[in-house]
Amino acid sequence: MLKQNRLLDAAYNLFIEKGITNTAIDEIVKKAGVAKGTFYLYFKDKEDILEKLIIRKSAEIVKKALNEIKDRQFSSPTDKLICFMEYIIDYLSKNKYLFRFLKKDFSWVFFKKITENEEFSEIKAAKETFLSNIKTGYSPEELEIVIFMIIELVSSITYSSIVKEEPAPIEKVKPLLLDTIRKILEN
Amino acid sequence: MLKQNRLLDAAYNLFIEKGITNTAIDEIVKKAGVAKGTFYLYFKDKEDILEKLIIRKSAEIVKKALNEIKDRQFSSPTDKLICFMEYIIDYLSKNKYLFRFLKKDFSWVFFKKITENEEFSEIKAAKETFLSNIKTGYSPEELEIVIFMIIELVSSITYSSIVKEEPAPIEKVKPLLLDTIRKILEN
Amino acid sequence: MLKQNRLLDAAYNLFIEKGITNTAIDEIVKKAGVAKGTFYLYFKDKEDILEKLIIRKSAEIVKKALNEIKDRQFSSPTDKLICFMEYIIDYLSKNKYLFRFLKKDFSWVFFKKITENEEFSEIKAAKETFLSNIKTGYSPEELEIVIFMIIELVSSITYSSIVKEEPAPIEKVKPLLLDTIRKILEN
Amino acid sequence: MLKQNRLLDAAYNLFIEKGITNTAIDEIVKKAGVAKGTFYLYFKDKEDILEKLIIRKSAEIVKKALNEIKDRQFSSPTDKLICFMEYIIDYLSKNKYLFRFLKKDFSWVFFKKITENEEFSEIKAAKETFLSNIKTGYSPEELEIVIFMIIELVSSITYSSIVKEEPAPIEKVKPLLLDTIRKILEN
DNA sequence: AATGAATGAGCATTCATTCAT
DNA sequence: GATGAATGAATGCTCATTCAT
Repeated sequence: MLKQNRLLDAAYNLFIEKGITNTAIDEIVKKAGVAKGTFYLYFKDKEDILEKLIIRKSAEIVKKALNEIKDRQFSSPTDKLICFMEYIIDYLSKNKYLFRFLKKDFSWVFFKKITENEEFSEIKAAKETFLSNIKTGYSPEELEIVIFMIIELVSSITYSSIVKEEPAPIEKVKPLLLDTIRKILEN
Repeated sequence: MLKQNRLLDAAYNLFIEKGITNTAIDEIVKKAGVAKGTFYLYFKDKEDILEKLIIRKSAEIVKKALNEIKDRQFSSPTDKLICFMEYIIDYLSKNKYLFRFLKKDFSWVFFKKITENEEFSEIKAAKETFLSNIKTGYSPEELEIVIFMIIELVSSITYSSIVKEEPAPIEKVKPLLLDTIRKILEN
Repeated sequence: MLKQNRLLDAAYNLFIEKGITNTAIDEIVKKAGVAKGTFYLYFKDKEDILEKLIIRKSAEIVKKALNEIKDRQFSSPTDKLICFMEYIIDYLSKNKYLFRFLKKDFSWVFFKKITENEEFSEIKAAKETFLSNIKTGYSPEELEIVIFMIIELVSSITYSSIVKEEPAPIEKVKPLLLDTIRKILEN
Repeated sequence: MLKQNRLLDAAYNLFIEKGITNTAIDEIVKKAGVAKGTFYLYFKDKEDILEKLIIRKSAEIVKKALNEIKDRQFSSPTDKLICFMEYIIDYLSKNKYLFRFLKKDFSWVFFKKITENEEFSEIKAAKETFLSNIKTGYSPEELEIVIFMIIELVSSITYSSIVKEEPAPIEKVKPLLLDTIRKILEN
């Protein structure tokens, strides 16, 4: 499984460096120092390694953010969620190339994949704790949708803000974004 | 320019039908009934025709939505914007394949491209009227960002809701989405 | 040698099912439930297992046909040969996929290989009894050639008749074929 | 269409020289002096060029044989057919490598393909003249089958005789073969 | 302006075979 | 005897792009 990891690392660096489409499997295996056949031993094709990489990297970020808020005290679950989101925004700001790679896929869809994956059960547990503690006017079903909306919003705005500097640099956008999250959750 | 339009139409139908990556320029020219060289007379490459197509289709939708709200009376600019957004959501719900093609690119980024393009000056004018009439607590600069956020939010949520049915079908998501827009703008 | 048999059976089923070229050794070992290296313990390559399989299956058919005519009385050795041939034609008609696999290789060439193989000495004996009993105008040397011609003719015609239905279905071809054999041998 | 012919010639020479499986399309285009894409402009794959080559070469031989017997007088249509067959046997004896390439496919199946192909209408006409002139005890339907049998027999026996020298060299086999044809046709 | 035959770099994918365990 | 991870040469095929007509 050492070789599989070498392949994942090599693919990640190349995807970041020169884009996914411009990276040939030939280059991945060369960089990983394994034979071409070995790639196909562990991955179906480029799509496959890409998805595994996205899940892995997304999970890494989420874990870091969870770790950050774990031992701190918050006056409300909303504050906790906002802090969690802020950590992720800051992290992605500092890792522009990682974010460019994750694109808007770092969103609920992958959050969902992560929480469905047994490998990342701790994230699932954290999510459920969040949902059960937050007190809003929303029904549980509505709350799921609202949380989805928040994650998509953060992911989407942060992406264009960081990667394309649209509509403004992230420093200008972040306060408005966090303020918007608060508005959505409170009352 | 007849041939250019034949190419755009052919490309659109093929992109919708079998995806962008799976459509070869060979097929586009065959469907358009023109020679291969003719393609390169009008477009730089596949990216180029794709962008022109996205701008064209996005503008079409925006024009329809503007037309819809033109002659109606609204109690507030916020209501007007929400009605405008609702029209777009409904239109995209009915044109799932068009939306799948536009992906999340039907967003501010392209809205911006449209407003910058002389060809679509009426859209630009409409946007400016909107911005100057809406009364919120935001500064003009902040308002631009907030409108950006709303468009990204609508575009992003509607996309996953319609195309992937995540987090729920569009009927369930729409009321919450419109409600969220109101929350963001009011107060 | 259990594993060798498991490999032969697996290969046979796959060859029948999806053709020889389309069957990878990978699939054979997977179906046989043995390791890849084990294949090379018993067979040189795909060609090798194929040849062994053809000899094995061809011999099986010949044995069955010999068994069929063993205890029956015939008015002449020609009648006996014709009955032998008819049994084989009927058997192959019922086992179209087997025949498609054996192709035209179920012919003298392999009949020869079988008779040369110590493992199948009873077939060799039967062949020699045939040759010494049949009374025709041919010299022994000519008779060998004529018998070769008959086997090739039967194998070749039956093949296209059963597998491709050319020039006609086997029911129409068979009487003419047996009649032709009689013509060749008599006088 | 010059390039298409260059490809056909190159493929033929390589197929003869080193076998079909051992010839890469890369080599064919290199030998033909055209680009790789050009191959796929004219042929679907290796199978496709192979089939076209077999039909072309088979037709060539048949045409030569027809030409040979065209202006000669024969005491009976049977003699004419035997002479026709003998010409083909002799031709293939002299062109062992061509025959190895055509394998047993130089048979009725391809004779049929040729006669169905508009390009080779003269061959079709010749075949029909043959069939209508020959007088045997067979019904027209039976005669078709019998002619098929003869062609398969000649093709099959000549192949192993020439290519594998089984059951004997062609000089020994030929008289018996022609004699057999006569037996089949005469009463 | 329009054509379409020709290009060939580029790439994914397969698979028989080996060998250390 | 048995294994199966690792190999990497071999190869088929695509497709955007050009350019002489």
